[in-house]
Amino acid sequence: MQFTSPPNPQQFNERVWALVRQVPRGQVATYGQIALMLPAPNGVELEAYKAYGPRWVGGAMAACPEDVPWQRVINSQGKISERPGAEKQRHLLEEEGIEFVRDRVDLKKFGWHGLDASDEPKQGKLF
DNA sequence: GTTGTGACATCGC
DNA sequence: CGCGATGCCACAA
Repeated sequence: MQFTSPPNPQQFNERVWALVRQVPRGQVATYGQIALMLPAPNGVELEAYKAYGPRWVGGAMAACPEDVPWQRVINSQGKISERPGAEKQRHLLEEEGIEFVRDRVDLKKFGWHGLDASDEPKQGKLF
């Protein structure tokens, strides 16, 4: 990535990618969510990480491999950035079962809670 | 050394 | 609820 990077950008990126790979089909995660889920790198202040974490995630997405469904990573507003091909990715998400309302996704329904919450969504305990 | 910007977040209207 | 404006940290010009 061109702008700011953590002490170990590659390692951080791999972590982000690993998390993104864990995102189940039909669910989406936000940059901030992923940033909060990941621990702050050594030597990085928590405040700084909170402020810049999401952008680091974005930077990781910029260089994410093909096997990483970066499309499932969107901003906290539940929308996709204006990066080239966003429309195409939106279509892919729609095929995954994610509903788009006015270019916006219902994070309440499709928001990914993370692995620590529950690997698989249990019936009745969706939230 | 100052200014601008970034695959974001949050507050305000 | 949706959209606009501001702030966050670090780095390039």
